Amino acid sequence: MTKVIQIKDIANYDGQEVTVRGWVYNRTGKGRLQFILLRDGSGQAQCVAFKKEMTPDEFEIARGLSQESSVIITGTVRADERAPGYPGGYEIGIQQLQLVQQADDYPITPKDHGTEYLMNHRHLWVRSNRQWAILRIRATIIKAMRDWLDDQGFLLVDTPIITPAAGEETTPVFDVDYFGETAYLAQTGQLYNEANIMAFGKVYCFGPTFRAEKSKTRRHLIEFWMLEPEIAFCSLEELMDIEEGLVSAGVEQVLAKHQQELAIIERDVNKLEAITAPFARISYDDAVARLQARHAELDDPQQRAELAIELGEDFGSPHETALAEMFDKPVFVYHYPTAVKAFYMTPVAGRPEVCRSVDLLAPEGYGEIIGGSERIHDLDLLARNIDAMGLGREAYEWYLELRRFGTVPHAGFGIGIERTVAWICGLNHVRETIPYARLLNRKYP
RNA sequence: UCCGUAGUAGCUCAAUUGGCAGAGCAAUCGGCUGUUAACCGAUCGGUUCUUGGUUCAAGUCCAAGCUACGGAGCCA
Repeated sequence: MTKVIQIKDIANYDGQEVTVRGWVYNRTGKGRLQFILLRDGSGQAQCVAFKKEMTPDEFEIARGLSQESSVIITGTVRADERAPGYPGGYEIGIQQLQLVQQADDYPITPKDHGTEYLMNHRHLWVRSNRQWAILRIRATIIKAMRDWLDDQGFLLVDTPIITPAAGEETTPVFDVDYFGETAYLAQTGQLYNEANIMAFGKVYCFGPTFRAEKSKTRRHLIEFWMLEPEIAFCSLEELMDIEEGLVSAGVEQVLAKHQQELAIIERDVNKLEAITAPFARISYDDAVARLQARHAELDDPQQRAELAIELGEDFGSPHETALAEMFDKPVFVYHYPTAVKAFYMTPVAGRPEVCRSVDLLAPEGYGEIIGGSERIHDLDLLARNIDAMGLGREAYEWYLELRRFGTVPHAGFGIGIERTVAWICGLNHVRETIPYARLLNRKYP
C-alpha cells in the first residue's frame, strides 16, 4: 500500500510511488497514450497512462474515462515541464488504476455555459477551476480577517440568527413562525455586539444575515455573510484605523497564499498590491463637492442624470462608483446625513444634521463594502429615536438598558464578505463568491 | 416595483425579405506514444419558452403571459 498524498504536495514526492484519489477533470488521448487530468480538491495533476505499463483491462478503463469519473490512481511522480495542473510541473506515470465510478454525461463541459445553466448546476459548478479558486480565496479572506481581529484582542461572540425584532428599520425582513409568534431572521448582529462589548471590550460576530429586499443587482444577495466588529470606548477615527487594518490584512494574505488562484481567475495583481493602509478619508460634504465637480464635466444627459446630487441626499450606486474611481484604494466617506442613516448613529456635535458614520467604498466600482458608525450611548436620545421611528419600546428594552448600566462611547462596523471577495477577486457578480447563492429568483440548489 | 435585452439540439450559438431546422462542443463508434478546451473520420441528437392570432406558408410578424439576464431604487 503506497502513501496517499494530496496533489498540492506533489513536488515533495518526485521519483516516489504514490496514490492519489479524485475526479477526472479532463482526458485527452493519443491511442496507446492517455492523459488524465485528475483533481483531488487540493489541486490538479496530470496522470499519464501508457498501454505497455499497465494491465490491458486497466488501460481500457483509462481510455474510456469520462469527465468527473472518480478514480484511485497509483503511480510514480516525475517532474515534467509540460505537465499542466495545480501546482503543475509534475505528473504521475500510472501503474494501477481503480475506477470508483464511471460518471455518466457530466453536464458541465470544458466549454462555455450560460449563467442560468451554471447556477442551476451550482452543486457541480463548484468543482470547476474558477469556482475552486474563488471559494478558496473566500476562505482565506475570512480567516485572515478573523486572525487579524483575534491578534488585536477581539473576542468572537456569536449572535442569534432568530431575533425578536428587526435589527434595522429600513429594510424588509424574513418572518419566522416561532411557536405561533412572529420572529425574524437577523439582518445584523450589531445590537447584540453592543451588549457583548460591555462584557468583553472588543468583540466581533461572524455569520449569515438575511435581507428580504427585492434587489436584483450584481452586489446583492438575500443571504449574505457579514463580519461585524464592535469596540467599547472607540471613536470614528479609531474605527477607520481598524477597518483599514482589517481590509489590508485580508488583501495581504490573499496575495501571500493565492498567486495560483489569482492567476486562474486572471485577477490584475498589481491593483491588489496597491491596497495598503492608510486609505483616503473624505467627508460626505467633500464627497458631494467632488461629485458635483465631476457632474459638471459630463456631457452625456443620462450620465448627468445619474450623477446629479445635492447636499443631504444619499448616494446611489452610480455616485459610489464615481467616487471610488477617484482613488486606487478603498476610500472612507464619513459624516453622512443623519436622515439617511440608522437610528442608532451618533449626531455630530454642533451639526446634528450629519452623523458619526463611515462607509468604506471599494475601488473598481464594487461600491460599499463596509458600513459603520459611532453608536448613540445617551439613553434619552436613543429612546427618542426609537420612538420617532415607531419601532416599539418592548423589543428594544434590553438595548436601552445597555445605556442605563455603565454606558460608554462605542463604535462598530459590518463588512460584507461577498462584496469584499468580489472586489478582491475582480468578479462582476457576488453570486460566484458564495457556494450556494440565495438571490431574488433563486433558492435552488 | 420600474426600464432594457433575450429564450432554437444535452451545452454555446447561427438561420438573408416570412419560403426544406444548421454548426461547434458533448455523447456513441473507430484511428493515433506527449496531449494542454488535442486532432481526424463516422453516428446520434428538435414541443424553435407557452397560449392565441395574421398568412398559401411563421424560429421570423402581431397580442398576452412565463422565465432568465442586465440596470435603477434600497443596502453590506
